[in-house]
Amino acid sequence: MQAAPHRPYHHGDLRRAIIETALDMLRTEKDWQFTLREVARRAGVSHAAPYKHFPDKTALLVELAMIGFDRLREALAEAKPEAPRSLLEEITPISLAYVAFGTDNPALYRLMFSPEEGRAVGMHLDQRALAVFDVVLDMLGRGQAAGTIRKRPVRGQATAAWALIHGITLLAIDGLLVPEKVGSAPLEAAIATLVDGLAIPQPNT
Amino acid sequence: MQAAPHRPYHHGDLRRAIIETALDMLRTEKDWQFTLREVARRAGVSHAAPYKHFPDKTALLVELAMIGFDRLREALAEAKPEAPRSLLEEITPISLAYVAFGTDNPALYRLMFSPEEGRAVGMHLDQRALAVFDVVLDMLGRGQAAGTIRKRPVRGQATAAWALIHGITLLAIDGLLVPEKVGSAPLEAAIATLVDGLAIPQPNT
DNA sequence: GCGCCGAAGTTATCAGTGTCAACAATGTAT
DNA sequence: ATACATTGTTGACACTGATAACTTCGGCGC
Repeated sequence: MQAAPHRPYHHGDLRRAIIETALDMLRTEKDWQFTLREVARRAGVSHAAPYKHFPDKTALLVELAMIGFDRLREALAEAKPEAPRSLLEEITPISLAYVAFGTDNPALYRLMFSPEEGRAVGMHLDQRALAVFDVVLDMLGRGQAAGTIRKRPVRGQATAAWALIHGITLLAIDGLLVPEKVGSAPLEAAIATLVDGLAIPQPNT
Repeated sequence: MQAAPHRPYHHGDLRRAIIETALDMLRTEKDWQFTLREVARRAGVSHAAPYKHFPDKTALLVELAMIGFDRLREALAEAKPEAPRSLLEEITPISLAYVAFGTDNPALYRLMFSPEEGRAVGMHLDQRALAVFDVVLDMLGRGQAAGTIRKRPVRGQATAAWALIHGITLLAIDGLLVPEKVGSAPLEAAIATLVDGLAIPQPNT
């Protein structure tokens, strides 16, 4: 039996292969404790090879988190309705897309908000991370201009929206939204409460 | 120079000493990656001693998380105003106490919501963890009875409150509430939006 | 008071990790 | 063809979680 085909000594695009392998493992290996050596093994190289492309493990984690922000922003852009007739019709698909992204990619989502060293390099002030927040900011700004949203500092309103959606995403990822505790449709209930808090109240509603 | 006084071979209360040492390190060592060996060293015993009191590292982490829930519930009970005149007056001190607990104990707070193996033993359905959620549930239930809160499924409303406060606590812990992004008083703004979403709207407010 | 057994300590070992140094195999530029 | 840089490799180190075997008592029964 012939030996398996072997990759030449120089991989050619190992940096991208490491990143893609890591993303794949984050998505598919449930409850995996991320290790650089395991990623290197899965990519078919030695344990020290990644150190030629990333200064250390944290640098790779930060890069993965950035890609997560990019993908989340794309998911939100795709979910945005074209002609919503109300704030509820506009915010609901975006919120559901956000939570779906988190629950479809729990390890990546946690990573986006947890690498401690990432804060040292100001990761969350990076444009790619801010872009997600800007989707919410833009929507609420336009709502205020249209007179459908309460006249309040829009950044405060965007923070409320972000905190609630971020919070419920994490609760969902952690399996905490059990029905005997939160009822049968916690996500919809939370979004409805958010919208009630943001929108100018209508009579008899 | 005399040798330092040495602890007798049998510690006498090592389980409690391990727990207290771990809690102390979680609070004081910024960005420390929790290790059982380091806790044992700090407690003055060998690296294998904790295994006589905890089956494994996760069991200790779960115990620490439970204590965190106990302390959070006590902090919320202490913050509860005695005669609030509005929902805002009632929910604000409790919310601020919740966020203060999280930002004063960031590593412990993260632990309370992240030990993956803890989910396997149903940690979050434990009475001690549920008690925190019950504080919110009870307050909203009484608000509905008093006619100050919108008539909605109360568990959904409690979930919205919990998600928002949990979310903003984590954003604060992670240092994401930077003013150029969220404005100058994001916490107050988020609580105000939450209250607007929960309370029955008053005319001309 | 003594002996025995179990609890709770210890030391040593194993398999894994992140990271670094030294070396090896090319790829590229001249 | 040669030299140098890039990008691989192997090996080592210090650390981790966990286990096994051994040691030191504490408690209990007689």
